[in-house]
Amino acid sequence: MSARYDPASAEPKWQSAWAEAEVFTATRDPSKPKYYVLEMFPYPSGRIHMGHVRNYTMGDVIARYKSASGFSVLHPMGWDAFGMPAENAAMATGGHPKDWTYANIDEMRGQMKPLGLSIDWSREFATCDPEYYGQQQALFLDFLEKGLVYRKNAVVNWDPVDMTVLANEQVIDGCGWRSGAPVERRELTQWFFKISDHSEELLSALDGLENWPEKVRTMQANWIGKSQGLQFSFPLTETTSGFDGIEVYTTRPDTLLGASFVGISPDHPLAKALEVDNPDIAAFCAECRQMGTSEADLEKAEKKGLDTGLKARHPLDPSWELPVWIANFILMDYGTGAVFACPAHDQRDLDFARKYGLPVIDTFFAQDDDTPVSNTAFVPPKTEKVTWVNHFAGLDVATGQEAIDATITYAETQGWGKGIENYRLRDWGLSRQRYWGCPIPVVYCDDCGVVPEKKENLPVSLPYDSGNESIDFSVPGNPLDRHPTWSDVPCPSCGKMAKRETDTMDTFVDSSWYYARFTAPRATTPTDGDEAAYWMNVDQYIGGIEHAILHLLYSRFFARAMNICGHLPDTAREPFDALFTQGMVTHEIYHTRDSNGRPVYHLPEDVSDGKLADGTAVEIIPSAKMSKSKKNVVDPLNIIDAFGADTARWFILSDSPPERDVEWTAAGAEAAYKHLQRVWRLADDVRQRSDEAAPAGGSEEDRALSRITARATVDVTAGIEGFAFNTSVAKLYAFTSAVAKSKASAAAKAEALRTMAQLMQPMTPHLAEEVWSMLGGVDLVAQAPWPKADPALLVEDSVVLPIQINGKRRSELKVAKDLPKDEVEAMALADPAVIRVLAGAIPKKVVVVPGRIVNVVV
RNA sequence: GCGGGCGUGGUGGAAUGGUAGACACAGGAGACUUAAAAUCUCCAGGCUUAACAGCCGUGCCGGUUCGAGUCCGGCCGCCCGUACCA
Repeated sequence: MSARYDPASAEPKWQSAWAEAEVFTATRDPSKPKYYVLEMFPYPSGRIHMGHVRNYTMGDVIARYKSASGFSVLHPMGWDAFGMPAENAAMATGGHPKDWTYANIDEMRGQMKPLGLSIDWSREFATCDPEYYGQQQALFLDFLEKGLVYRKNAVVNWDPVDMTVLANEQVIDGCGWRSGAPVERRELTQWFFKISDHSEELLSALDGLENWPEKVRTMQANWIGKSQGLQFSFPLTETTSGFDGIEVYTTRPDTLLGASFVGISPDHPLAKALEVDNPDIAAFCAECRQMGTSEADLEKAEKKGLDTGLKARHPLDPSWELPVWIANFILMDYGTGAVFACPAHDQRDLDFARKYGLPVIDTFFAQDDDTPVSNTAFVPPKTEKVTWVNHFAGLDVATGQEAIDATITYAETQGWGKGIENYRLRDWGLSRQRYWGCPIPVVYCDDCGVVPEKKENLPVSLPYDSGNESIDFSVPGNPLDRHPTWSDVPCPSCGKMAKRETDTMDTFVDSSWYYARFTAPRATTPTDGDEAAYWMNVDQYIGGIEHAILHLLYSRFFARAMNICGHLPDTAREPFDALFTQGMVTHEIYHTRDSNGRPVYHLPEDVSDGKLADGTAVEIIPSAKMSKSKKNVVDPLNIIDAFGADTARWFILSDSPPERDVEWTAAGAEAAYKHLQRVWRLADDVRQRSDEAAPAGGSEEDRALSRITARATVDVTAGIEGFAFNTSVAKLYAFTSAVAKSKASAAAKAEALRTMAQLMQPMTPHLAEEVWSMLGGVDLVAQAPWPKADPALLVEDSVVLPIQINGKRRSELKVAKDLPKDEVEAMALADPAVIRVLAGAIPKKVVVVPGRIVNVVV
């Protein structure tokens, strides 16, 4: 019986060896360059899933590779531990969010450690640790002092039955998820970070983020949404509720002569004033407010409007009166909350105008077409010239941009409008009416007003943390509001009894600075100057594309704000030097049907050959993101139990490029396991032959294997450097086959396999240690330097050139690598296949790209 | 709705603008074995052909180029985000 590699015994053995040698403890070493690799930390849901395995394996490949390449590596792990699910679990099961969260963390840490990740666990923290959120409160107070935080009114989703604020996620088809009641929009006074003050900086600094994916930079730039436009007022024909005009902002002032009506948001102050006395307007606004706050819902909802009866004068012609409408698609958050509508040149305005019978006025036509607009708006191109019907600034034929610029200049000269820069980015509302979050450290005093808590009183602990009596999760709403004593505190300023803020912070705040905290996780200030200066920035950040905008933008803002307050050096205003966004892990979905024809889902482990254990055939839906509800999940622990962590790691890195989705298949996992066994068998075989004498000076076979090893080293390294781990894996497959086929001596094969162990170490660290130790490697392969290929072994002296005729491959030519172009051309034209295909035709030209291709053009 | 991305054999995918399908999975044939498992070898995009070879082929339509999976424009489909899910 042949021996086999046994991951179940080998993996814990090597994990202990790493722990004993403290290989992964990050230490400040001034003699080495540093490298900080960070994966987006997990929410402690209770179980790790394959997405986590993928994320942390990728980070681990980088961390181990950089460590072998001579860097002092920081690779920490923590927990994004505040948030709604803990409160929901408490409501559902009667436990406490804190107990639930920490139990989950223990569970997940226990599931992660068997993966053999090169993490410095001594730096671990959870954002719900009072030591962490207390420092976050200190940051908040510093931000407050620097004017980076303020209070204002903002709308939330309100469940009128449960009497509670709902997250967008908790609004299903416009109704509360528990009560089923239609939600309403309600205004509350809330805390905001002044991120909009930094719009320009957050935008322009994107240019410097060269190692971020282009798509993420584009998305952030569009989100910030800088625009150039005209702000001006439509005077009302008569002053109404104190309003004598309606201020609008437009990016297309060139279409002003196509104005057909003035539209205001249902949340516009004028609309609110009008609804007091007008039941129709009140009813319409109420209907508009019977809806969640999510932008996607608002924009996708049917467009509705109501004529207020008010009239506004066109700024270019006081005798031209436009109706004033309230329309549900106008957002109060953007611009001034009011627009002028130009149906001829904006599709949404056109649909609205057709629905309500409002006029459609063309102000220009495409140059080669003067057809009036019917049901498709002619959207003005900014760069192409168009023919104007009648442009007030005297334009006849001009591009949209020229017309916009001329219009703004004209308006400014005439004194009725002003060209301004506008940003779509809104300030970041951080108040949450929930228990399981970081308390906002302010007190409301009847005499002193809003008073910041004193830093020496931090952390402002949640009741459960501070030993206060328990709180009540049996009913919806914020338990901190209902707590009998927690909010009763002396005013930090005058000492009189006052009320503590009961809102907690958005969990995005927690994740906006954890990367900085990892550099000094036990410091008694948010960061430590020396540690931050050494370890920041994060050299490589890795996470899902779903965080492309909010988390990453908030983190960028926070790094700036922390810099302003002296918590981060100037060099760390952009916290992430390089970003990589990974794809999801997917799996086929299996289901049968119940008596009503509705799908009943089944776990992959319960399905084999398309059948359940009882023989029932399942329907198969193509691969989709793993989700508990569809049961298309594979528990990483089951894979580790069956095959070991290296198999899970190897498979998850194989096949799919890291930025794309990877489909988990049982067959693929088995194949990965087989390959690792094969590598081990090769090493075992060589070990048994280790006393064979090596030929003096090496045989030709030995030299060939050296060249193969050098080529593999270069290719695998390139794959890791280029975040193309799947190609590194493919090269390692080929390398393995080459070693297996090679007739080289045992000594030469041992040499090749030791290099293979080094190359595999970032991906399959346990097997790599096993092979390394079997073949006489010194110490741990985790501590061995990255292999270097001898350039002399990489030189190829001849090359195969494909010969194309008119771009179609017809033959090929093996030539010396540096053969002159004209000789290559002559050989190509003398090629029998070329002569046959040409059939006497005279080539017009011959393109020779040295070392690549020959193309004969006829 | 808006912003961004992706689309290549039966499947996952490879390919500095230069031989499309490397490397794998599933499949087929064979070796070894009493047998199975394990392992090893070979075949394999589609169509035509006895073979040589030829034609077609990277979601669809068009363009740039000696040459396009790759670049540009327009569509279709799917995915991510859309500010209180994390």
